[in-house]
Amino acid sequence: MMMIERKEVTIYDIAAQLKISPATVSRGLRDHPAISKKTKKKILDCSKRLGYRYNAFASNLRRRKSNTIGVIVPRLNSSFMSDIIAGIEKVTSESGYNTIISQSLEAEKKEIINATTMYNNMVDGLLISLAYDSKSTDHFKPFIEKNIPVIFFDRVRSLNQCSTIIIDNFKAAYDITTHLIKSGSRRIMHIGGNLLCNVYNDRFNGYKKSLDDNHLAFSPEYLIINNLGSGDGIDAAHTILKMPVIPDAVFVANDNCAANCMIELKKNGICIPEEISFAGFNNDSISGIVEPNLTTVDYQGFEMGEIAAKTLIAHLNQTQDATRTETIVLRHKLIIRESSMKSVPV
Amino acid sequence: MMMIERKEVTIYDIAAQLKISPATVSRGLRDHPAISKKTKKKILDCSKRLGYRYNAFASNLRRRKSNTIGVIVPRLNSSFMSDIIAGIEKVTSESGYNTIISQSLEAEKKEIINATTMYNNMVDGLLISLAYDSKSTDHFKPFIEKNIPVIFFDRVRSLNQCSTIIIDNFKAAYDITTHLIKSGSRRIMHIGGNLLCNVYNDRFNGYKKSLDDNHLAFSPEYLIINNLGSGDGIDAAHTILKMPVIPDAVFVANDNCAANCMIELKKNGICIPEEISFAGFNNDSISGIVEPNLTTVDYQGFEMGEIAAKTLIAHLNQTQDATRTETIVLRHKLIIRESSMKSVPV
DNA sequence: AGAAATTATGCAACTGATTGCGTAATTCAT
DNA sequence: ATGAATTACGCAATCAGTTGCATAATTTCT
Repeated sequence: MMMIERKEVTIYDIAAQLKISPATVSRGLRDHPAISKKTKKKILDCSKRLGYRYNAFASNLRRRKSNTIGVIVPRLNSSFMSDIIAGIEKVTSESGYNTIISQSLEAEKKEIINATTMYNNMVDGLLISLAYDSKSTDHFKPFIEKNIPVIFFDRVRSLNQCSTIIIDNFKAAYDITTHLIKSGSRRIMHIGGNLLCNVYNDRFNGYKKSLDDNHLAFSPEYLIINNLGSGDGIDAAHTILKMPVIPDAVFVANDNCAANCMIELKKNGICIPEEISFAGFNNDSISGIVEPNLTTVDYQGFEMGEIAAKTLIAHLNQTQDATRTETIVLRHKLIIRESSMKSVPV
Repeated sequence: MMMIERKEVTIYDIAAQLKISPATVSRGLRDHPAISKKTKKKILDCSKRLGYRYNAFASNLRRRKSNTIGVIVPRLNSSFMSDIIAGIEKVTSESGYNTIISQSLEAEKKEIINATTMYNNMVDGLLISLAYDSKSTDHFKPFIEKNIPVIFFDRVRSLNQCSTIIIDNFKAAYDITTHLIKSGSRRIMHIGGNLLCNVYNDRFNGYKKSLDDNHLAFSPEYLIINNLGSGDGIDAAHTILKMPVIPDAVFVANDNCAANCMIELKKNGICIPEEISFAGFNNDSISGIVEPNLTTVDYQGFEMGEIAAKTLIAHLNQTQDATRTETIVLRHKLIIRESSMKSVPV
């Protein structure tokens, strides 16, 4: 059975029906002030009657804008990232923008492809959190040349004319390490992510600085750099168990890895926090479930997403000078829970 | 400092440079077989030299296709949904499609707006998981009329000509309930979601049928319907604590709610699983962390996303007859962990 | 009523790639 | 070398809104 493809209804059809010009229809549909109420109503009624649908391509083509903002994240399926995305989507959709989302899967190569696609699809702006191994920022040059705002969030790199939304990872890590020390730990280990990545680098440095300031030596044996996945947490646990002198505290750069590591250590008879205190990062829901509950850093992904999107839209609306580089540092909060509460004699 | 907006480089510019026609350039850029290798190379070189960028709008307008698929989900920030999205994105990006993602925030109203936007943006196909309170499916009519494939996944409703990707929620719930009974529980409670939603309705019915088949009466006091959030789990715990006769097992329709409920009960002195067995749904990472580890149903979100996207793309490529309604039921797996292992005398 | 001011609408030239069909150029066979 | 068969390329219409500027229609003022 052959389907007869009805031709698309256009503003020309409406114009013909009403014996007015397409220009008027175009303006009427967009509620342009130069069109009288009566005409607008007629246009609207007619468009409904004919089953008109607005063709965004034609409009985009003519206006040379897509009304779309692009988002590139390392991975979509992490509780933190999906919070951020949810925040972004909320703001962009409220502002009438479409959102194209893609993931780099932590690979610079795919990030470059994604960025190019976004560029070709003429996103009005780009929000990006960098891939793990992303070293270059050349793929953002075309955007900058064309004056398309690019905003980095969380995993950032400083790039001229690009705003960044971050938290103070250094301070958060410093504070949490200091807290571990204050609660009686001396041999503090750190499990972190790739140091090329600002967030992990900053967390590592905050940790180190706190050791320093508290006259504790940093020893490389107490540093593990991995991908911070669930399996990595378990692996780390076994590494710890094999150490000649096990640490008395571990600061992990994310909650999921921390929780998995803790559980594995518990299975092997280690008491948390008595033998080893634990601290994570992100305040994932898992941190309130694992026993003992995990000390962590609260760090609102949803809010970060909202702010990144709002900043971008402000640039697009010229509310903000796009050429001014801006760094927005969001607040974070240390959440102390049982995993780091050694019952030390005061 | 005024920025001089360079005019966009088009195929006409390339054509002029090379003294050939734009048609040839267009074909050359897309590697059309009718263009000779030499010409293609010249075109490619020239396009690079001039800094040409492909204009997707013009192409989309002309071809009347967007090369984009739309995705609407209830919420982006759930570990299960973000797995699905990740699976979708993987497949679509490998097939050269763009992906527009939006969330209905569990509200039919927003879902309708999202669908309309997708429609106006001429998505080539739509993947949707319905909002909690979505009752009507009228907003998908335009797609179907225009022959745009719509595929439902997870939260589905049967609609003529639309394929659905689901798991057998009824059977999974039946099996998990039966398992609870077999391990010695008799007063089995269910905490579920809105029964308008197929997944929660099916899970509830599976639970009920198992009670029936095992000659246990279903009692409405042992049914709580809520939004299955973390807070709802805690609330449910308190409801349970106030019951004259507390249940000896609880089957919760998702892991996060289950874990939070368990923890709250434990805080109030209830022993899991001795006093109350627990079972969840989804096999979230939280289920392997909570103590005791949670019995649950494994249900691969990533795979569901992949299959939904693959099915859609098959429809788009005419590999599959789009008018044939198809229901794909993915496998699931019962994962039995300590939370339901009462040490019953055999 | 007639001029001035305001408001409403139309003209036509864009935006940039695509494609059916026709013709020119080249290759091949004899 | 010459007609046949390929192969390579161009013409021009098309997709559907948008917008600066000009003009027509009304309204307002004197």
